[in-house]
Amino acid sequence: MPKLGMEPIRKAALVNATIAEIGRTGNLDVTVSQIAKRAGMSSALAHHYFGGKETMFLAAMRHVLTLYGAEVGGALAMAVGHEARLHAVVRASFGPANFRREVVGAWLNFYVMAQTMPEARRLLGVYQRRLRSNLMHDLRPLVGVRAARVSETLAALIDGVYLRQALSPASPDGAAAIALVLDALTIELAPGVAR
Amino acid sequence: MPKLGMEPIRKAALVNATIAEIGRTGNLDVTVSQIAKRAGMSSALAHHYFGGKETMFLAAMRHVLTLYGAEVGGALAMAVGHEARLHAVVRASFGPANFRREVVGAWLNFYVMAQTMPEARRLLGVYQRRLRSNLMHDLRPLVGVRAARVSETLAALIDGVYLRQALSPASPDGAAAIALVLDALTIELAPGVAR
DNA sequence: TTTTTTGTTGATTGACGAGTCAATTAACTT
DNA sequence: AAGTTAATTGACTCGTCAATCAACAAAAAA
Repeated sequence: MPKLGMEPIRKAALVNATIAEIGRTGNLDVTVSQIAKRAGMSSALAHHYFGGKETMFLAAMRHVLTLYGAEVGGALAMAVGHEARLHAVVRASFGPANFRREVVGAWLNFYVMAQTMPEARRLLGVYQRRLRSNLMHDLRPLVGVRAARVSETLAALIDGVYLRQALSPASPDGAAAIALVLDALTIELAPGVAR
Repeated sequence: MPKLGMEPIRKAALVNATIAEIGRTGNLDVTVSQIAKRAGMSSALAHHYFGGKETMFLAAMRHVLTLYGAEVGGALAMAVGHEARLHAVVRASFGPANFRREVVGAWLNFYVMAQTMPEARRLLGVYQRRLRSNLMHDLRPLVGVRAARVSETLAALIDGVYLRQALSPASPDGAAAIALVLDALTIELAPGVAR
């Protein structure tokens, strides 16, 4: 039965199963057996490949963060102009790949992980700094010194929309989220506001 | 030894200990024994008074929500004028009573609880509706039809600032948070923006 | 062919934690 | 004084789960 070169396949399956299970239960009380079962293998094999539960959680987190980064990067690559690039970041943040029930649920729990696991905190820190950097880069030419303030506001707004989605019984509505955030952005960019 | 009328005292002590322990560990992996120990009693007594761990969590949540509601209510009572009332809500949200490390940590975990426990979801729903109602009441006279959109934005912004605080290693800076949100509010209220 | 490496799992271990219970102490009542 | 009720806990049960292990299967290497 043993086919060779299973490792990457099994690891990927486990990572996906981890995200799915966290999203399904909504918390971190997910057993290795549940994850392994969903990934179609025994719990012992999960331990064999990842060494422990914590490592699995971190791998899942890294995966979500990577997907998010790729989505943003792709959108940025074909956006021209500062405002268009800002829109691209927002749209990628609520794109169908990221703004899904299970991913939103997982994201919420990443924040909980970060309270305890230094590596999780580090990963979220990287995400936050990159988001801030992306926003600042295109805000500075548009609003000057207000860039820092505005990017902080936008980042909090994006996180807040995610958080509220985690509580909502309705399935994520990316379009509405994008409209909300872009609206706020537009107002921040309105000419009279430069102060 | 048994003094009479202990029940309310012990319950209050347990509620505070629950919040403190959740805030300390940053997650819900808190044992009844830990809570009971911090509250200065045996775990059996905690079970005696609350019946179970879940009930204790819900009581802690209700307490935090009640404190928050009282803070907002008090601030609203002595604010005159629509804009002043909006400011009052924001200031109360980040007042020193609510915007504390342990409370922020607890708050984050209430969102996690809401994923699983219907009563927790209900409680958070009440909080969200009351906040929305408070904001709408004073936004409508100021921005008309945009009130719904603006109140949704403000609510998400407030929640987002809380969420980001949970990750920050620095201790909560209420003044900075208030400044950020009030700034966003001011811009939303700026005359030219009515559209 | 034999050996080694990789994949795989059922069974087991060891720890921990929620909830229960029986028993004890002290205060109130009559 | 006797009886009832509230407060309190140590010890115990029962379940769960992460992690480990021993053993087996198949492919690759020698």
